[in-house]
Amino acid sequence: MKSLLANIKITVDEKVYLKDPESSEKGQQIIQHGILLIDELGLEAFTFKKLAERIGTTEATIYRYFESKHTLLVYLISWYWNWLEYKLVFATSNIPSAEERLKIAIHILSGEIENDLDFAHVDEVVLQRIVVAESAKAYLTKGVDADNQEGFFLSYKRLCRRIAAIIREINPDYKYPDSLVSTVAESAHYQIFFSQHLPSLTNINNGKQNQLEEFLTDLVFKAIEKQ
Amino acid sequence: MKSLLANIKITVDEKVYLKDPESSEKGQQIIQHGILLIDELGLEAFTFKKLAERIGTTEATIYRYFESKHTLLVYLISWYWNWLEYKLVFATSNIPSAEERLKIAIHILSGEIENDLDFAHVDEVVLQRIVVAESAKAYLTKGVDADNQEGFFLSYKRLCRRIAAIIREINPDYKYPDSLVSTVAESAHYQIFFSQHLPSLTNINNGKQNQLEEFLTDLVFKAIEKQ
DNA sequence: TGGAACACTATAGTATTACTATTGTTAAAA
DNA sequence: TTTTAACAATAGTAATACTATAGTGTTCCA
Repeated sequence: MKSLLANIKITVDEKVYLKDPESSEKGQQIIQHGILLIDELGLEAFTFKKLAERIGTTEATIYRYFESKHTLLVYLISWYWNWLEYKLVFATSNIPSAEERLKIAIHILSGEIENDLDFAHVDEVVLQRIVVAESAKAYLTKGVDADNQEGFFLSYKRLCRRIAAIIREINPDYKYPDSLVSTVAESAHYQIFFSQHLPSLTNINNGKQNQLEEFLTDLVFKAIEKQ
Repeated sequence: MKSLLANIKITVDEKVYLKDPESSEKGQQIIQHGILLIDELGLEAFTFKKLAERIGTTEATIYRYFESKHTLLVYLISWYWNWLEYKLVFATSNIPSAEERLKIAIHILSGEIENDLDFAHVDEVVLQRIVVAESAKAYLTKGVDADNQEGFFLSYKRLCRRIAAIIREINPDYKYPDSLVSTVAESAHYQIFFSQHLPSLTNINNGKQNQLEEFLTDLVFKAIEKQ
């Protein structure tokens, strides 16, 4: 995506961090190398200590930005969803056909992504790998309800609501628009994961995002078709 | 489900454990209370030490059955999938209509479950909660490929393959039977989870498994319908 | 009947993790 | 100029995920 707006910034809800990582260079390093290191090591083996070493600082500094590695994860995932929403709004503005807008939404959810030059310290391709492999862990915890009350999942919910609204526009009688959207969003992740690691669970070939898009588009449009 | 076969036993592949927990009372206690404790604490807070305390033994004993808490998780999930497969095979035998068999499969995946009296030390209702909340963590790790080579996910793959075969029977031209089945299986889990914790992401009401079944059945049959 | 073999208990120890706390330095804001 | 803030440096804690080893009691079978 070409740089469309020079001064746009993806923001994440205040509650997710202790100090805004966008507000300083150290903070931006935490985000940038946090993404790379989680991708390298996986969330389990990733620690603030290792991240601190890599960016030449100490754990204490990182803890002033994020309460825990869990909230760092939540931050990164929220950033990702906000970024997708920004791409969606941009790509669907001035498009009158709801069907067309839904197709674009599914295209974006299927995850064909180039690095976005607008956000220099975020490697979106790597971030997407993290979202695919780790995002479920952000909510599959005993703390979900508390986290949800804090608003940790608002970005995801907002994006889903927006896409569900398009479905309601196309067919107001379809009974499960929200379930369908969350199914597509999650399915996109693990179909990518399965294609890479457990290929017998999918018919999508590794790297062929267009097959995934076709599978999901077909699924959605058949589901919501008026009888 | 009434006890149909007195001596049936759900077995899990040897590679998953060091010593078969079915082979001794301690082993069965590990399974029984392992399930209850993971459900209570969540996988993150669950430790072998806590489990050992609860069943009046020590960590060392548990380590003789399972290499790590990760393999215990894999064991429990494999057991669950094997149990579902057993229920599926039973419920679909002698039913000639592939459509009917597929409906039964979706019903079973949707997770309406009563405790199965055949397996006394396993509380299937609680085990299902674990599968819903924790099963993704069994494969979303840096060790997936190694685990997969060890055969840790064979139970899941076998069940999916079996259901995909029914789809192929109904419509051999449908291009994504495996993806559709894994999507339905995974979707069933987090739609239940969302209905309990993030209800705005779903239209299924907490506890209403029949809505989930309707959503998934509708989705699948429309997807595979011949044009 | 004796003696391995085995299942389990008891205890100890290790490296690492996920933090918290404290003190000191530097550089910019009031 | 004083204050404040951001960060560095160091230390410390309770818990985790193991590993190791020695000892006890029961069973098997020669």
